Amino acid sequence: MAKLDFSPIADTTRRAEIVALLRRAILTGQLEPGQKLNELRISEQMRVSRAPLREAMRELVQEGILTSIPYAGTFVIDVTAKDIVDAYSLNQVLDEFAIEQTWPQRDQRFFDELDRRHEAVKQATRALDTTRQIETALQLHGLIYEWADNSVLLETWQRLTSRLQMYFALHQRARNEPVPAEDVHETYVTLLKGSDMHAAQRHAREHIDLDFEELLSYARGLEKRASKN
Amino acid sequence: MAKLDFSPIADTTRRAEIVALLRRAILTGQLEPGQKLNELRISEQMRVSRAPLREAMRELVQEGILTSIPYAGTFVIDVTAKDIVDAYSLNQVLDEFAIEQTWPQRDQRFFDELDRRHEAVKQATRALDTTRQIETALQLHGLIYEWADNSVLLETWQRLTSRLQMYFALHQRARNEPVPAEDVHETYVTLLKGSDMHAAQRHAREHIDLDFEELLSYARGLEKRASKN
DNA sequence: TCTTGTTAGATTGTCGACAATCTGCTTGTC
DNA sequence: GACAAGCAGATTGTCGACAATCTAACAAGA
Repeated sequence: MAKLDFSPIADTTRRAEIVALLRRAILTGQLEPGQKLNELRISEQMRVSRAPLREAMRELVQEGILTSIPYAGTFVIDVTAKDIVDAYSLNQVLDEFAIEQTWPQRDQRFFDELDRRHEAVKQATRALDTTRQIETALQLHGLIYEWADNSVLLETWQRLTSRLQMYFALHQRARNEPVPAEDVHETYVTLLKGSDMHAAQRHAREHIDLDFEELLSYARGLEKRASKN
Repeated sequence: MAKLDFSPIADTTRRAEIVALLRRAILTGQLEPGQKLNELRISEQMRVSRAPLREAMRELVQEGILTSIPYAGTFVIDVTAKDIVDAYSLNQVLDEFAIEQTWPQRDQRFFDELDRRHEAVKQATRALDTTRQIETALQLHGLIYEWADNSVLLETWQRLTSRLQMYFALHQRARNEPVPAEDVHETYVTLLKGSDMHAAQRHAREHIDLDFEELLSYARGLEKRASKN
């Protein structure tokens, strides 16, 4: 009998689809930080009753990208400069750990997948698709977490990713500039294929810092604007 | 005008109360790993409709202590030896980071709170209240996370804590022995008050390892039993 | 005997309506 | 004009009922 691995079939609940829709809207910045989500309006737009919508929102609240105040409403989280600093400093620590855990497990499949994701980033960059560029870059970065073989670490990373993607999307949207054409991930990929783990860890830390500076200045701008209101 | 800090009033939605009830039941081991949560039965017992119950369950799924399969049901997560290893290794990394972040912020209020929580552990130990002992020990441990002033880190810790508390409760329940009478946290507290940060970090790592060994052997036992079925 | 189709029961997913709560406006009083 | 009380509209929280799906038992056929 031929050995064939079937992947689990897709979740076909409205709830799951709503979660995906809402998450996408938030992470791409279509729903802005602080914005209130009106249950009736959204449920009518999606042609869905409020029950699955509310359950979906509850999930996203736990995921950390929505926040809920009883009898007042559910809102997209606000983004402060401190949030970004917090997320990034934690990300640095987790990166180091993930690389350490992944290091001895690297094999050909890992390298292939690394190249594949790297290629996806380059393609999105060439296509000037900023949203997809952010998405693919985070997926490239997430490989070390998937390979670390630590479910709790992976969950943590995925939660963090949501925020990071949201921050980057906001930033991109705000400055509205063409994306950088040069490939900033080349060194990262090369180091992950190499034999010097500490160098890879060091680079992860520094590389992150790079985009981080820009993000931060954007966030500080946000706060200045907010304080004027 | 006298300066007075009012704490936010309690959430008075059924959903929030259900979350608290269910979480407690799971973390104390009253609901066993793998057990299915029948919505109708629970909603009748709680005298609540299924809507808020389901929303509560969705939250706990995202919190990582329940798992849900569409049209099949929602279950308490299974605990494997690997889960425990994963949680602990991540905990070690986070501990180091939390101590580092907290270190420069330590002040008298920190030391007072540290003593207060330490005292709570000792009291629970004297009272032979194992559940409360686990709870207070984790709260003592969590102080460095609250003081680190990093909201994402704190969230991550709280998610991790849920699992740790569950693991410990299961362990305690299984061996059903009297709790250790001697005070294992004395050194930890002393080091956190001292001036050698690296010593504190080192101890956190080693101290965790201690209880860890016992937990692990328990988990391995669990898996042997499971594989026989 | 093994496989496949059918069916009944139980359980989860979804819906529309009602209750509780909040917000902003209006009104009345000083 | 300032302020408090109260009302109306909108929105969230909760409920009970129905629809969709799964499970397990049973029957029919190879």
